[in-house]
Amino acid sequence: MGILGMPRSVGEIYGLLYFSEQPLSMDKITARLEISIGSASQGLKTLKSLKAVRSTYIAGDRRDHYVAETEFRRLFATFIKDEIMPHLDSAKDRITRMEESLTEENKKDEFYQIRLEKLKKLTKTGGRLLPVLAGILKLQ
Amino acid sequence: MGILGMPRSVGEIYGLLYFSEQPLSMDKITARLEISIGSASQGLKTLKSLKAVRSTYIAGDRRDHYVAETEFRRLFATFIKDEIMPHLDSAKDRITRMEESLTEENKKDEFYQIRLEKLKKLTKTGGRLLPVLAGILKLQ
DNA sequence: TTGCAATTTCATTTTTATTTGAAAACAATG
DNA sequence: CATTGTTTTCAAATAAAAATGAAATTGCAA
Repeated sequence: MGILGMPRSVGEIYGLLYFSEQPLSMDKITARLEISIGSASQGLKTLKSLKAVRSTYIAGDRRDHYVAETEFRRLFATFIKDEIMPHLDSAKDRITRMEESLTEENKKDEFYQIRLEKLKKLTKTGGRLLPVLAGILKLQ
Repeated sequence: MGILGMPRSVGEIYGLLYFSEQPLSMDKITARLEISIGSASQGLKTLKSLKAVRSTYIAGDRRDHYVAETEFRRLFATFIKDEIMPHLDSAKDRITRMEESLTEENKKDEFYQIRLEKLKKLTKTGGRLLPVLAGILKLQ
């Protein structure tokens, strides 16, 4: 989780669920990890949005019970799609705005053109490479 | 830099150098970005270790002058090698230690074996995939 | 070598991110 | 449909990360 820039508690919740044979209710999670219900709720929200965790229904129990999604590959794929691709898109916007704001002086200077070109190439490569990577990860 | 988990100031220094036609001394950098010399020194240290920046000598000037390395691909490759691969290695160690600490009870239970197996597979895939990725980035 | 400008280091301060806890919202059940 | 157990939200507290500034170190040039 550290690599993905997530708080420690999120990693701990996932780790606990990953190695739990039974689905766990929130109070089991807070008790075992000694964290507040607020943290647990937030952490589970994050994990649900990453599709790293899902909740199951257990008959005769009013509480939600959580289970870890064990296909990491899918998890990383979701992460690339939801967290990295948007960055790339906003980078493209920013590059466009930079080009627009070049003064006449700058435009004459090849240097800025070359540097901007390099940036554009990077976003293009990223836009091609990341979905491929996400695809490789998704397939088994 | 955000994606790489680096502080904003590091990104700002790199950005400034990336779009600077001349090598810049540290006082130029601190003046332009309005940051302390401490921050600039630390940020440059980080960037140098990532091979994102190098210093040049300018005759008759005692100060170091810094230039951005513009091959992002190489930069990402260095990042994968220096920042991500070590994580993978320590993950492998931790998995080994988990296996060793399984009780006899746990060992009988297929569940833990399967989960550990999945983790091992992940580190294996990561260990194969990341160098390939770094390689693709490094070329051109 | 010495003196001094340049740089690094690091304890302290500031800023940002995370966690807490309690109130509000929600939802299942009698 | 009211009660009550559960979950969410969010302001305040706490913890973690980054920036500062000054002292220590470095290394060039006289």
